[in-house]
Amino acid sequence: MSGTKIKNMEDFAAVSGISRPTVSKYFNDPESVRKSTRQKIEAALKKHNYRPNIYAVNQNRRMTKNIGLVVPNLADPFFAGIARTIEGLIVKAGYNPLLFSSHGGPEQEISNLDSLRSIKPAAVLIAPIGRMSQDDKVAQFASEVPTVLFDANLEDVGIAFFGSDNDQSIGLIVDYLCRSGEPPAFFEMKTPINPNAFKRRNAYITAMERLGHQPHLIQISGQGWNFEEIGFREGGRILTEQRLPSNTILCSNDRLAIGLLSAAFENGIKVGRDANATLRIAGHDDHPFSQFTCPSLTTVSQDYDAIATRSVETVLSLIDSGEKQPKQREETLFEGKLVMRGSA
Amino acid sequence: MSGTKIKNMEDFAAVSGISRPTVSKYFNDPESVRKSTRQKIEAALKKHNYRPNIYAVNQNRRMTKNIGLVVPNLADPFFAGIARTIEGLIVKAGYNPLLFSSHGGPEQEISNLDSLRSIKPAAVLIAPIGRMSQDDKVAQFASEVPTVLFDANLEDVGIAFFGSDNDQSIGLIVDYLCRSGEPPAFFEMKTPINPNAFKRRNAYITAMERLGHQPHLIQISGQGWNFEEIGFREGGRILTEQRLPSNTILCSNDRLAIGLLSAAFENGIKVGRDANATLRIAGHDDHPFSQFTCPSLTTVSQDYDAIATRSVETVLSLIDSGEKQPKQREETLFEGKLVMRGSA
DNA sequence: CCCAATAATTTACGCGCGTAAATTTTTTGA
DNA sequence: TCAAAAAATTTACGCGCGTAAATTATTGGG
Repeated sequence: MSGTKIKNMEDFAAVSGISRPTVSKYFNDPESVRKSTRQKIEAALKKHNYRPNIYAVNQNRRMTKNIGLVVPNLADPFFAGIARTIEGLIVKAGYNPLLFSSHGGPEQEISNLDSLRSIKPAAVLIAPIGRMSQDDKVAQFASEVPTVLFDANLEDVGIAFFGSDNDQSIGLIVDYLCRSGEPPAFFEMKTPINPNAFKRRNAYITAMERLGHQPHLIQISGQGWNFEEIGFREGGRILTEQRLPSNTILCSNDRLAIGLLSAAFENGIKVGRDANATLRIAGHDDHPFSQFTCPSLTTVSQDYDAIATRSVETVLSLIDSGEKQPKQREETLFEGKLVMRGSA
Repeated sequence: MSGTKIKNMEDFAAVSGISRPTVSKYFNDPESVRKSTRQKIEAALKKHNYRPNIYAVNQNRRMTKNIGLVVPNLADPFFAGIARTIEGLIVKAGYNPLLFSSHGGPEQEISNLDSLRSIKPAAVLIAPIGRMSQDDKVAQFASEVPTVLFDANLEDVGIAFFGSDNDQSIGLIVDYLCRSGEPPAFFEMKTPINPNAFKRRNAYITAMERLGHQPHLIQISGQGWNFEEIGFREGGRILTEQRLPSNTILCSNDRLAIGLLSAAFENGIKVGRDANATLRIAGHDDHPFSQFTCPSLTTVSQDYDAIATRSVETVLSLIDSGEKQPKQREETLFEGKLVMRGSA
């Protein structure tokens, strides 16, 4: 910080002894100017710590360096985790991530898209809320801004979708559960928010039939995103009613399983795979807290590193290509891995 | 969407039959124009869905409508929750919240402040990371931009601090635990990240001495933000070593308690307050997951609604006042409430 | 050493809007 | 009805930067 105040690029160009257009070029890409020029600018940068006004920059650039990221609910550690991974990848690529959470509400999701629109991002990554989502508005948005979907798919929306292969992952854990004990019943919400829930339900039925077992759906009521609460409340009910079709329960996701485990504990039901346990519970997702439940939760992990990486790569390559839409929409599902713990 | 394309405010003013400066005035404050004018503009707005370019707006306004929000770690549902509450309040006040997570890293925290600087926010709310924080840089930032601290205090930094009264809340639960059973030992990390941890340690010692009991600190090693993991690993160790100074353990925070509960379960130790239990465990914070642990966790809730509300109010009133600094720095601590559950 | 290639400079315009001053129109109240 | 107050309009400038075209300076290779 020297004496003279640097108010804008003009001033900064003056003190660095370089013309303003060249300085502008430098900030767009430091490698695009001659080494001696770069050094002069960087020397001045150390003395005056000037930074271009991002509002002026973004107003004039053909395209901003912003990439939007919308997740259904940041209060869910699963999405918090994947958001963090994606943010890191975006930063590493020299872009500026803008994070939005829809807090479980479709209105908020649309409102987030409106915010994003006004930010004029180079691209957007969205994990749509799902069933409640106003799909047409999301589709409309995706037709205006290069958009990649992840976690939950909307047919033909966006330039690509990356998610988990529910058929494979559910098949995996159904196989395991059948192999190691009674075939599981499927514990899920009657009217799930997330479209993956429907896929998992069907995957469960298919897997059971493939193995020659009768599928049993335990469909509980409940609204909103408090899955643990719902799993606890409704789980407690079905456990005390004593009419379980099986001593093994596969939950549609880990958060329901966490609630159910808690309900089992409250009711004095021993869960696990050892001899004195009377119930086995398994989940799906490998939620960050699943390893600390009592007992720890057997589940299937989603490859969200792959989902994050491929989503960002896809978006970046599209930006680089300069095109608005790729030749073809890509849809890639990643496989889950069995995570064997104490509960089943 | 009529035929003519609206590219800017000029175009929009034309189709709405109002002059551009008046339209500009409308967008700054719809109430500041005559009713008939407002109706004309809003009619045009419905047909053409124009929105001012935020980059141009922010470049020209004396002050942006942005309010920054920096939390230590969004992967922690506690911070995710308070962030959501604060975001809501900011939106309701007509400002635009920008959310940043430091992901537990002080470098990221500083980098977030740099991002915020370039966004030129009207004000910023920060929950500093704490011990590892580069306090001088945070202080420097707070001297440039109106800043309110919450959750963790840094002496004399920012215009105000809102947090929890650890003396009161720890006193509350120590009282309860002593009243209902053996006086607790205090389970904490040897080198905590969060400054609140130090306050809670001291509050514990004070409370124990006040009641005429000998304080016992169980200080475990471990780095980073995986508190559950650390609590589980180190908790397992102390539980198997069988040298607990008390059958009651008060944890510095719920996340450690969740790990410890899990370790107790793994080791077949019954936790709770009923006759056949051999260990009592309590936490602090009322973490979203604490009601689903086995048994559910007795803890102290922080009044984070109050923290969020007062933080935002303070920031808004400073903005309205037009001043950069208030007469005096405010420091308000809110009381916690005992949340009695199964574990103690 | 000179010429071609490369890079920097000069000059100029435009982005979309906030905002101020002077002027004209509309509203208000007695 | 009429003057004063309030609101809208016209005109004009500036914000800080990207970017393009024409020009000048620098570099590197033979």
